[in-house]
Amino acid sequence: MRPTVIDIAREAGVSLATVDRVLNARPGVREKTIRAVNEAIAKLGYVRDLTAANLARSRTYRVAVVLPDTESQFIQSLAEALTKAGSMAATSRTELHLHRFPAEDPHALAALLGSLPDRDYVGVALMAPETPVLRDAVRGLRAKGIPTVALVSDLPNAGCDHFVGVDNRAAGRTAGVMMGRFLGGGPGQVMVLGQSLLARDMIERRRGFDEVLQRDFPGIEVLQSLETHGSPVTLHQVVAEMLANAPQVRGIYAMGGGNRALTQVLANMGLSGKLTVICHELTPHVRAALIAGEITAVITQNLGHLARSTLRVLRAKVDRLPLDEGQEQIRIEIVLRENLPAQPDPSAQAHIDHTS
Amino acid sequence: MRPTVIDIAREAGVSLATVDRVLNARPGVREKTIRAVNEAIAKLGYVRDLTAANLARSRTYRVAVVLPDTESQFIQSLAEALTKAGSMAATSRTELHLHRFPAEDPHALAALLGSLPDRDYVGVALMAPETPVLRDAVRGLRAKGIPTVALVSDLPNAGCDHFVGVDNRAAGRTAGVMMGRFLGGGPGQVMVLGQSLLARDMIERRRGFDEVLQRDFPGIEVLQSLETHGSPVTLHQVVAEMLANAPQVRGIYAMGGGNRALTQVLANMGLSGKLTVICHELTPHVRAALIAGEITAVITQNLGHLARSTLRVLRAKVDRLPLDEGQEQIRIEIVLRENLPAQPDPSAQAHIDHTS
DNA sequence: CAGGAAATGAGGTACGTTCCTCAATTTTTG
DNA sequence: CAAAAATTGAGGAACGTACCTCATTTCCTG
Repeated sequence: MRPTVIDIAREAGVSLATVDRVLNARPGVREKTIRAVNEAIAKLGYVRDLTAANLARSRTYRVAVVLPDTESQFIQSLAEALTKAGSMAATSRTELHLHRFPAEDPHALAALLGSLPDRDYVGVALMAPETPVLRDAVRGLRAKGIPTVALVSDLPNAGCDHFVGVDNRAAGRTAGVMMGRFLGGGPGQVMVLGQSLLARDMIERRRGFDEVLQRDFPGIEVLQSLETHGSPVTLHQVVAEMLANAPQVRGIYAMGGGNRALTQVLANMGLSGKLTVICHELTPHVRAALIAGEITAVITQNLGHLARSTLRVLRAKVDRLPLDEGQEQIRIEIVLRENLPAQPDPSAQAHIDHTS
Repeated sequence: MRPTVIDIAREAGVSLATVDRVLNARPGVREKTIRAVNEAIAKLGYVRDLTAANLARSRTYRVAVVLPDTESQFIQSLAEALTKAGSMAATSRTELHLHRFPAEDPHALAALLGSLPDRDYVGVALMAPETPVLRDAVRGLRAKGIPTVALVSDLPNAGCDHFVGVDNRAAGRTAGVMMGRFLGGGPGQVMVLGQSLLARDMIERRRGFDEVLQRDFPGIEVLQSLETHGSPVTLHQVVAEMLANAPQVRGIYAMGGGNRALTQVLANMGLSGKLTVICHELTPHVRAALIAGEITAVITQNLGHLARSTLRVLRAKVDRLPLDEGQEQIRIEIVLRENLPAQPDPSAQAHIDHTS
């Protein structure tokens, strides 16, 4: 049996009320007494039963997740993963609310963030490009004691409590080795595509990618990045043009977005499956393209894990508990057709048995 | 506010006691009343507060994990991951106890399993090769209402409640594509090494590996598997011999175990980093070898995740709750130096000795 | 329709906390 | 040293559930 507050009170020679005062940092206890109680806690190895505590408090972890209103498949998959994690977490007194902001409007975002404290949120997760206004807004949240974590895209200078996501430079390096090795070290050229929404992430990926290819695969020439600005039309144009002019292209690295348009151009040009195509994020379309052999490899992060980690981290921060770093580390996953995780059947109804 | 039993009682027009009888499947309630209560539950969307229920029951999930007493780094890492997961789960009323059995003695294993019900375990996780005695023992556990899950190595005919681990055939296929692509499709020969402890897993991996190479990489010749019987000496011998006789060998697929001995032979022969070496399981030694460039790629499963999943699944089975399939799916991870996850726990770093 | 059985209700205690009030004690201060 | 202030104790209600007992009501059976 784990020790309870009663055991501590007895061990420390104080009353239950005093133990409670110490445990919950309530005022009006002498230094000496506090020490005595803490010693008893240490000696007995007491750990507060969080579930009982939360029951007594009738606490709920009301968490806001703030995403850009971009319509990309990635954002949509992410939103779905979060919603699902939120509903599963309802049993652990967690409430997740999704908020969207206009992607190009940092001030609207700041206003949204500013309004959150008044809505009783106890934690905020945020995916957004870093701007000065945003930094201030995050500082504001944290000043009010609301833990704030960056999601997917890091905010290194905003002073967040945590970053839930991957190191994009390492992700780029990973794409780099995969490309280099899959091309047998060369010779050949590689096209790099990217849009600019989350600019810093793209830059990081590109840096990692180049780093590895330059160092380890000198036989491969990496062409200049092509900006697609999220437009399928632009993508069609630039890719078709470049492929026509550079017959040496053996690989394409799609750093972010536009995967649907890309597979389509390739299909149009009769190149499906003939090039080594590496992209990011295992969206439904990418999954299908991987199975069809139109995409060779995907560098991705597990969105379900990402979503659950977000909630766990925020709860831990709210409770000022330490994280399990190993568990919260988001991995850079390499997915080929052969290790593609089975799509868990969405029609599998969660039958909940009340009768046990 | 989530509805409580009180709300259900009111809605169904019955007393609290009756609601309780229905919820906990106690006898002495008319069919009609049961239906009324269940309708109220459905209507209000009631979900029992498991934390409050467990508090009231003072339930603890007492779980036994049964592993072979093999001294391999993999088993040891697994045991550590489980122990850690167990201690972290103490806050969720979960107690994990590790039991080892003599690897070659199925009867000792069966005896051990037979003794578990009397020790108040509510769930069992088991890693063992499948034998008829084992199947009976598992049936015995399940007949006593103790959920039993297979760990790492599946027991397809034992009727377990769940399998926590990866599809080894798919893992072999993954190793296969990686090897095939990394060798640029050939020409060349590939050596395959394996010991036989968990024979079926090795066979599955080998099948998957061959499948892919035969189908997609006809230019690569896969040599016959070399059995090392877990002996470093044997491994040294056979590998040295084969490498001497087959100068075309460009890749080595180590299906399981002996990674330490392997990297050492390669170092002795001056071949470190010159071959494409793919192995399984990211043990401390493999991690170091990956960083040093002695191993090219690792096909692995996240042991921390595996351990946590085991506990979650067993708890869910005990409570007859549905699983979150997506969360419990163990992924086949491909790890290169570039996407190697940072070692989060420095105190868990094992001493790596190349000279032994 | 009486008698017995079955079903239901009423109410309590417990789980390990939080949070509150009020009284009793100790310490500090003027 | 007395009064004021600070500290500590004692106790209770609540959170949502489980599980128990005993009384009451309803149902079935002969």
